[in-house]
Amino acid sequence: MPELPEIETIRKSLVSLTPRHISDLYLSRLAPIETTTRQKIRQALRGTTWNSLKRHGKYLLFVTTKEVSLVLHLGMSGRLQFLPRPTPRPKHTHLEFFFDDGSRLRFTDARRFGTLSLANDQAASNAFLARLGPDYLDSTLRAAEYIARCRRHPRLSVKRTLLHQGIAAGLGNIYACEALYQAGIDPRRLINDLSDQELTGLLQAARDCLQVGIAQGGTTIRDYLDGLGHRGKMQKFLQVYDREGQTTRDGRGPVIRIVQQARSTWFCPEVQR
DNA sequence: GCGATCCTGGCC
DNA sequence: GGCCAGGATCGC
Repeated sequence: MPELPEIETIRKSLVSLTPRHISDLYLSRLAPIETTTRQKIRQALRGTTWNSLKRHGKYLLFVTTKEVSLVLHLGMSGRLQFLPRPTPRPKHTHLEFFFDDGSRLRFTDARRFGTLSLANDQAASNAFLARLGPDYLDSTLRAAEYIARCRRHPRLSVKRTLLHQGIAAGLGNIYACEALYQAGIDPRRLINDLSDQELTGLLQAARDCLQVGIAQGGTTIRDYLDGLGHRGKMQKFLQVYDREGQTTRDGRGPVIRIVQQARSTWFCPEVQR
């Protein structure tokens, strides 16, 4: 469920809790561990100090006193919650850090689309991170490079391009729809058919949408909460997402829903060409 | 490059 | 009961 603004909001809500010593941890049998073992994750984390929290695209990196970091992806239904005091462990809890002072950090994920993995200092050491393109909010990503990365996939629809984390990382369904609306681009068009100017505008629109999303603390439509349990407010500002049969929020035209790659795309044909 | 698929839960 | 969900991968 969470996209870059939600992950960044979670990161910000939790990073001020560091450093914290992880005296022990709980790892469920069904924890979505990929490319490593439960044993190695346990080994990497138990008895270390959690020093900081970083983000790349939709991935969170728990940096500890050891060389290895925990790399967490929340998938569709993942949630990370800080608990000042222990509470009964809900269904679908996959990971819990037990801190010295009795507080805990809990990762739950009903659908198990999330992943837990490990990385050392070189991002290339982690298969997930190695596949990612530059983060959409990385200021060193210039329009020319973004355009070049997009143009490696000339026959891909622009919607799918935005969701392709290997081209650039962080956009999901909500912010992809919103960026296309803001850029005035029909989601069905192919990269081949877009001008450099349109791609530059699209990058700018995507960045704008993501920044507003962060400023609003993310989008809470169903169940997203930050690390301290706060809801986001971005749902009040979405122009097209989940508005089938209504007008855009700014009233410029009707919103329709189509299906691309088995996922909904909402857009306004009067604004998006 | 497209569509199916992993999984659970909530809503109609 | 069927459909849908803030994601990403893996066959064809």
